[in-house]
Amino acid sequence: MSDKRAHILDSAEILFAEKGFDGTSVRDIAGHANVNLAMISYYFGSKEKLLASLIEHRAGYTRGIIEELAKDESLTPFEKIDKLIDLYVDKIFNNSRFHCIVTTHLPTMQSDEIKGMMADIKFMNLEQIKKIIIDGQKKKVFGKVDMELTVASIMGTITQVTSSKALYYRIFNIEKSNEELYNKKLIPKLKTHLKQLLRAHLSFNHHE
Amino acid sequence: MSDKRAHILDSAEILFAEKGFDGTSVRDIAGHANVNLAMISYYFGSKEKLLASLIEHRAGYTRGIIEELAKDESLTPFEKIDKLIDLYVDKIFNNSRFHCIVTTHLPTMQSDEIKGMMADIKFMNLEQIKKIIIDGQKKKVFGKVDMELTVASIMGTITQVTSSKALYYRIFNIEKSNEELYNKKLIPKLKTHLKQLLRAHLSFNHHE
DNA sequence: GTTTAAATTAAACAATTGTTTAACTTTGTG
DNA sequence: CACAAAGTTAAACAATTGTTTAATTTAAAC
Repeated sequence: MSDKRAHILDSAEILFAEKGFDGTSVRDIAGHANVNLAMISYYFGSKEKLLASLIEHRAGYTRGIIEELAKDESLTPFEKIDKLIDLYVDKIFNNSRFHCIVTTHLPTMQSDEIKGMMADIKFMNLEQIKKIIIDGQKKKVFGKVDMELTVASIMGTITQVTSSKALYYRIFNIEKSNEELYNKKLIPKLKTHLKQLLRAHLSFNHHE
Repeated sequence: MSDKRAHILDSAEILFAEKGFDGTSVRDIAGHANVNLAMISYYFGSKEKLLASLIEHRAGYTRGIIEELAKDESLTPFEKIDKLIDLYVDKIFNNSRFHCIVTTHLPTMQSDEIKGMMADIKFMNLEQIKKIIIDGQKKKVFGKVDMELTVASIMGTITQVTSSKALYYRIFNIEKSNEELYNKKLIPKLKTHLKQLLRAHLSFNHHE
């Protein structure tokens, strides 16, 4: 991929995450990427196609990792859940800008193409996690739970935390600029909480 | 409140929920409310102040109900949690448009005033639920959990479900237009799931 | 009924938007 | 070098935006 093209995508990601799709003008992106305004139409066709390109560029990023995890026979179901949580949390915090776009900005988009891409990402996530849960149930390790809503709780918890950054800065008493400390404190807490939550929830016969 | 003022607020709520703040023009709102364009500036001052008025108008709507619940001495901690979940889920599905604005459109706003109002709403929710959990812990009914993240799981699950409407229509095999059926199927499922999830998570000594 | 304030209107305003154009460099190829 | 394609540019385009103005109508008070 051309240097300039990649540069535009990077700038778009930064600005979309920060100010949203509508809140970011093509001129903003061009300015941030230090390219001429017309180059964006030239490379991507339109602002919306630029966003679609960005999604496509990023979405395939970690695809496959979870597939492997689901197949892995050397792990117990609970170990798989723990590893899944580690993977998801790390993935999301490592791609926090893109995750911010997906969770807070894409849902507001009107475009059917974008909506379709979103639905696909969510559906894929859902199916992967479902496989792990079903496997645990077959092995009589997990009890009966609502699969879809269990996945919603996992994803929802992470999304809730990442989209309420300001709130958690306040709760943990961290200065706004100190993102490193924030992550260092929050990530282990979040992982522990999710593992504990799911361990209790998925345990076979946990409600006597 | 003047008829016209209320009418504008209603229209704004509908359109903001559907198309977002940036996606809705002042002319759209005026057209939908059947009032002259200038009336919006006349009544509210600006588009952004209109949004602030809407938030203020709606936010106080159910405030107080949860306060009462927290104080109620006749309920066991788990009964309180169950009732809290019923309250929240019902409240959110009954005000789905406003909830949609709060969860998917407000987080994208740049305005500091709006951000402040959002943070206040979240903080209030957090504090109310915390009270109930702490009470249950004092009575040795609930175990030790991360309070903030437990709340994040409750709110996050609900938000995840409501913001992925299209996905759940697909999962439950419901025609897109049949919202009544969708609610009738989803709401009980969601309530049951959350109660089960929290019962397992909060139980004292659930991890042996 | 006259006067004063509130309500309402159509029109204009200035700014910004995404996109296109047409001219120009640059680059690579024969 | 010559020539064609790709890359790059400043400028213009048409459309839409939120807000304001100045004029007019309605309502209320005296």
